[in-house]
Amino acid sequence: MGRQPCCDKLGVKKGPWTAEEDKKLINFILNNGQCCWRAVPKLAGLCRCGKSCRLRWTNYLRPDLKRGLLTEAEEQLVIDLHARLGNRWSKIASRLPGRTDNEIKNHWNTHIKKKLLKMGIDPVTHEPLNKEAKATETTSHADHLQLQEPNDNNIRISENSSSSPSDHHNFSSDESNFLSIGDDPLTSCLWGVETPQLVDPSWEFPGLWDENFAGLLHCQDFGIQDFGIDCFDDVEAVNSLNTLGTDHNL
DNA sequence: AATCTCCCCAACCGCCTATCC
DNA sequence: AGGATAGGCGGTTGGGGAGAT
Repeated sequence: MGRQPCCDKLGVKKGPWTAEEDKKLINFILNNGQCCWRAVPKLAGLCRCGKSCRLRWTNYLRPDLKRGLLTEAEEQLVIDLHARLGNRWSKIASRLPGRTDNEIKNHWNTHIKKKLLKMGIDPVTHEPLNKEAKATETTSHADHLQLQEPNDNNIRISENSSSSPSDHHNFSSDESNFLSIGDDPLTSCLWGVETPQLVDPSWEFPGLWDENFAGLLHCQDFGIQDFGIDCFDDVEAVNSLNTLGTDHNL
């Protein structure tokens, strides 16, 4: 049988999005909100797969996105979170307002990995490279981690945790348990003692969307007039924005 | 100026999970 | 309970730009 493809492969456009397509997608979501991505292309008049629309929206068009390179503080937070969560980019991204998992993943692979290697730190285990080499002679990294006392200030690893720190699928879903700074030697080194407050309070919804939508118009390569909609003074449009905003406020 | 190489990042692919019926 | 479907996630790729030769 096999699974039905997420979209009709015939006639589905791939590759970079054009400004025109962006316009259509933004226009549609502003008017209808995010629902049923599978139906979005048809309803929005796009020859795209629903998945592609979702990705384009979440990774590029969302008005609450920050643009540009990660700041030093954001980068260090990513390193810390990666040490605790592994390659769970979406979880990491959820801790960095305005950043997407894709963006963080890309930044990790292109910048942070190299940076850590340069510092002599294994980007996978977050252990010093020479120490890591020694450690593999005697015991696995998992064993090493499991030797740590379960402590409320430490990362929580279950007894049957997987062998790689990048594969910590046994974390409690309650992530409030893991985010603590200072006990991990690497992050202590990177962060110092204090944990910077990165979460911009202004990012909190609601009310954010309408403010940031103006930002979208500046950030993107097109202006409000390009959307062909003058809905931003429109009460209904503002309501739709707020609806969207609450969708993001998980 | 032309060509080559490397790097970055947007986008795709395939798998997994959640939800619905 | 289990199959079908949609959404979400992480790994990977390829086009394009920047810098080197």
